[in-house]
Amino acid sequence: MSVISVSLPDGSARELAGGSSAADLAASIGPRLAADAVVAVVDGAEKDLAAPIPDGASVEIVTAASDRGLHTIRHSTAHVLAQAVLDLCPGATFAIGPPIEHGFYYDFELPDGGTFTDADLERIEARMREIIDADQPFRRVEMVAEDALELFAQHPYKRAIIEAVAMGADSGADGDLASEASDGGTVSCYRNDGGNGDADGFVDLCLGPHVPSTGRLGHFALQRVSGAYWRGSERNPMLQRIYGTAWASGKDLRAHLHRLAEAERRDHRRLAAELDLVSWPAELGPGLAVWHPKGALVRTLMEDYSRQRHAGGGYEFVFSPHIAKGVLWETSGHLDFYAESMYPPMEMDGTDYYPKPMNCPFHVMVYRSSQRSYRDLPMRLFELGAVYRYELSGAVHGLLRSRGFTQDDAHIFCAREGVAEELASLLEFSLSVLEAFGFSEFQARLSTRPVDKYVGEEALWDDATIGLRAALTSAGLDYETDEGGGAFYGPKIDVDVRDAIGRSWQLSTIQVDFNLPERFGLEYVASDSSRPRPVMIHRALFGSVERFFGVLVEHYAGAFPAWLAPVQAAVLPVAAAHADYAAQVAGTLRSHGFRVETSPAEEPLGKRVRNAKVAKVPYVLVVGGDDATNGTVGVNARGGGKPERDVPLEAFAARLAAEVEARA
RNA sequence: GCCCGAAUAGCUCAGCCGGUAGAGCGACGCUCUCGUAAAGCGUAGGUCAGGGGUUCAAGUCCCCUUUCGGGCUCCA
Repeated sequence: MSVISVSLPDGSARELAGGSSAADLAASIGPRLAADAVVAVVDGAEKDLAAPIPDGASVEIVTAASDRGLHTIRHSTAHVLAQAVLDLCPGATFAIGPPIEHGFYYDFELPDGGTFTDADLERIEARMREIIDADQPFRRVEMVAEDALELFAQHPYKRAIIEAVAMGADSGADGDLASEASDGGTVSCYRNDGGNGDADGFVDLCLGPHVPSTGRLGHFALQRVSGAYWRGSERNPMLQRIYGTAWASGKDLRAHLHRLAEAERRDHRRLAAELDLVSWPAELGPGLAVWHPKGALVRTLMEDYSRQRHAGGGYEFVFSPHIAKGVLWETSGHLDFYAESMYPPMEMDGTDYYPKPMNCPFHVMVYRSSQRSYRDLPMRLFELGAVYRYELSGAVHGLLRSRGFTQDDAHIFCAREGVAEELASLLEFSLSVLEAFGFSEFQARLSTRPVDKYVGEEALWDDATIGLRAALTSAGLDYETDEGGGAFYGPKIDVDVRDAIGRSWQLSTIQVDFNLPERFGLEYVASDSSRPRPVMIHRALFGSVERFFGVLVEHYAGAFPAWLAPVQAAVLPVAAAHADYAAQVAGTLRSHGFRVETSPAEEPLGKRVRNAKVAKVPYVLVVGGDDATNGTVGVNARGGGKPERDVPLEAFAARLAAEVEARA
């Protein structure tokens, strides 16, 4: 019998009988690994465990707990979902079902435009569990395209995929589908059935790989059903998509479901109502909010801090109106490429006026209002500028995506030679502002020149892109590069922050622009009296004040740090007799500049403590007879710990002042 | 915009196979005057999102509108 030799990731080699599979290899290493294995990577390509290993291959056994293993588990669970739906819904057909972050989905089309209900999800999930309990093996079958077309005769979406695959990778619009096809017009399928060789068992078109059998699955939950267009285009039929989540263990599944519940608990829309911050009256229309006193107070503190930092960062403040004549937006080009997202014009005195979707053209007007010298550069113009964008009605989402919002927007006009240095200091400035709001983990994305449609010389793009890379490196930021992902007018950096429960939010953006200076004919007088064009940098740190506020609410779960809390301390007299002393304490703290509320002793103390806790006030101060005599307070700090008694009032004030100062 | 779902008191929700509206919290009033996360009793609150239809009868069934939620970027 022949023997093959394989090498493992740790560099060691192992000998196996000829024709051995990765499953055999795993078993030879240990029973634990064999049980945990879901798929293998053979010479860099993912393969089924059952596939024979060629002699001399390097093999990595992938377990359920790894990212690749989870990916496979989710992919295989999607197949079981499709199998269950096709079992239960006669006449149903299926499209695609990939693994996604945290889970998977599968798109279906039901006969006569049918749809799924929540009750259907329960039936489907129950059927999936039967299939998993039956431990059906996944078996790979390869066939030529013609046979596959016949096999999927009843499934037009599968046939469309096969045709795309069979036509090859460079056949235009569907090339992306074909890119993963096997060579020579063959396609692969996976068949799983009761293990009794039943020819009617479930078959799906799939590149694979899959887990060895359905018994490896089971830690999943179906989540929701929604509509999704075939191939993502609204010109195509709307399919029924079922989403699920799947994990390597029941423990992981439960942890994920717990995270979802936690995210719901932190939902800024719920907290905005509970904490009386913001509301969305139906009378205003979708995506338009009003700010209540407490929300407005927090927002004002955010804006004040932003202004303070910008003033210290060499920015000059400007203001601009909310509407402008069409000619401005023609010159800027927005009416050509952005009109879909703009509110429609209003006509006055025979002229069209548009609500502004962006602030940049106004800042350009400020720049252009007089002749500029190289000595004026870089010129940094800052504005908290409200803009209006016509977001799709189905896309608006609380404060995170709205139709009217305020950008912390600045435009920096810069000599070409100064761009790199400006970008480096700008990125550092941005991160330092975000850090003040309690974020410490960042992930950046650099988007470079699109291949065909772009403005400006290549050398200009190259310089700016090198500058952006250097800025990322000197800031020590982790980043990925989106090649060709830049806007037509310049390269950019986007910065995501990670919040308290690990979700990431895209906030800051830094965009280099070669287009607007050209369109508006901007120039400056250089030291040699020539008239070069400045480069423009658009940048926003919060992105949108409203959105950033929403993210902060979720990040802190409504429990704002003391410097941002709308009420920093609640003073509660133990009984009515202590009301005068409570008022005196509140007055003293207010004179220190703190935001303080008192509540009269009309309700039991426990009730009033609870109310202050529910409102997430950082400090509850209980004052009674002893305190009135000694000039002290009882301090009950947010976030647990026993209440402290007999704290001198001035000691507490100093402590709160230090906390506010540190923005802790 | 498109698909699915939802809309009942200020808030959270119940209301069965169509028979004429309920609870808890909150608010208000009275009692209680209290040392750290919900005192007791009572009172008021609803054109069941809006409009149309079916029916002897509609919160409930059907249609339209509005608003809200989830999804529509992840490519066998």
